[in-house]
Amino acid sequence: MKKALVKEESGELVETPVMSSITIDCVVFGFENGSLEILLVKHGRGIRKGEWGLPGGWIKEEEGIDAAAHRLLRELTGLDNIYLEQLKAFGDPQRFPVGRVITIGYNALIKREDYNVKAGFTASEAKWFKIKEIPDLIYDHNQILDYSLKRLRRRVRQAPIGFNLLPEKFTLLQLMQLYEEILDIEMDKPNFRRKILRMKLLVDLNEKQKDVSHRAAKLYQFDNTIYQKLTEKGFSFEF
Amino acid sequence: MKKALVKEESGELVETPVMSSITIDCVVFGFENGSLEILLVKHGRGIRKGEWGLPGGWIKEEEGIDAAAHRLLRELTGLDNIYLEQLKAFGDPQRFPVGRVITIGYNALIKREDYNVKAGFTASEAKWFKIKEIPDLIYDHNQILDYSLKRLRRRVRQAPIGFNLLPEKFTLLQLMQLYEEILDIEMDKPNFRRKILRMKLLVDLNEKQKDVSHRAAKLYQFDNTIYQKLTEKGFSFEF
DNA sequence: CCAAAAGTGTTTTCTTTACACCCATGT
DNA sequence: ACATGGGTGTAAAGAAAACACTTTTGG
Repeated sequence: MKKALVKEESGELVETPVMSSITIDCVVFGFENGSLEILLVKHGRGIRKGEWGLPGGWIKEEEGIDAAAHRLLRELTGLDNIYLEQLKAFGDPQRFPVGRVITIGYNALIKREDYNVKAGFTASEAKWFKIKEIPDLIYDHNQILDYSLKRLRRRVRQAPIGFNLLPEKFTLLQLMQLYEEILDIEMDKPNFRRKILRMKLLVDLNEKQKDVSHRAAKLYQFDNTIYQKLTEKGFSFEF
Repeated sequence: MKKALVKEESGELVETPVMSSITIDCVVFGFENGSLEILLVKHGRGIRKGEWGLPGGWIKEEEGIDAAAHRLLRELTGLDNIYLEQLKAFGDPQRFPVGRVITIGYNALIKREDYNVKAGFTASEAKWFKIKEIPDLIYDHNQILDYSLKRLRRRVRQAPIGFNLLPEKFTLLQLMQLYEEILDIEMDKPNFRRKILRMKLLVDLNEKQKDVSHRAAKLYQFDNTIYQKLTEKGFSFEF
């Protein structure tokens, strides 16, 4: 049975039985200063030492795959309850040079503010890259990223998942700019407002921005229970 | 290294190196007499002998996963070039009672007429089940099927893939009934006509139905190259 | 007062939905 | 003639797109 070093809650590295020939790779998205970014890690070992790649790792023998992805992300970011979606399995026989390994891709959406608070203590070298400035990555990670981005662009239009990239409280303009950045399009502010408000998906917090050098905007919040109720009534989110 | 019996082109069973702990399971959809159906196989071995399950199998050591799915479906149906979409990996540690096995799910869409022509020679016991009359399946196959159906319903609205379930030449009513059956809704005939024709996705064959006891309908064909061209121009299929 | 973003109003166009109705063909 | 599905027309309601304009606030 294959074993690998797995980081425990305590931070210790422990030899643990893991599934052979299957790994997980995560595309971690963040949104800051109007830019969509992903989190890459510098590879510590092997021929491709020093090159950047997607964060990932092995699956423990008795662990579900979503659970494994959550664990790996906790190790990397210090965050729990990250929004995750499995992409699919990538299994080109040549994708990994050392042997046959299939990897399961995930999209993770996180709030940059949370990351900035929690992440200090990570030992591994990790860095955010703007989506338009991604370097050559190890193995097939550029392909996985391409697929991941396509999927994100599709998903963001058919389900209200973009909110996972924004602070808890946000303005309508922030939300619109998130859409503009992800979909790489320009939108009309008045029309966007009306469309999103018409859905009655957002909670008006009766609060306003502070410390902005222009008229302060109202703050809104996304409420998943409202979305669930609307969905039951036949509502379907569409952009 | 794990080995398993794999059926070769010749029909022979040969001991072949396969990936350990990873399998493939396929949800094969067909459409006949207005009903959406899936193809199940009777399990030949183990405690659950005699029960129905999704067709599937092992991945050869040097074989891509899409290629493995195609091979398994060729063995089962005699058909090449089946329309395939990977769903995702299913990896609950308890899903498979004998040991830890992750399975990769696929949706396959086939034309029943092709199957009926080619399939006679299969040894394994396979049977079509109406989507509303699916029995209890082995392992987590009911869960995989649930996911598969949800995905099919989503995909069929955002890409022109339904055609893979219809004969090469079809009438607009057949197409509409396919949508009605998959999405489990009722549609308005005149409006459906206009909507689909407006997309200019279908080739009018200038041919008519024969042997029908009512006014014969025009036959149409889906042309993927037309769809590609429209897509490049920014067209996006939506239902 | 100006810049910058917030927010409202309005008009035009395109889609969607609902439904009435005529057409062609085999029995 | 009538049943069955094929196919066209149209009017009302709703959504999307484009853009002009007013409001608030800090500097």
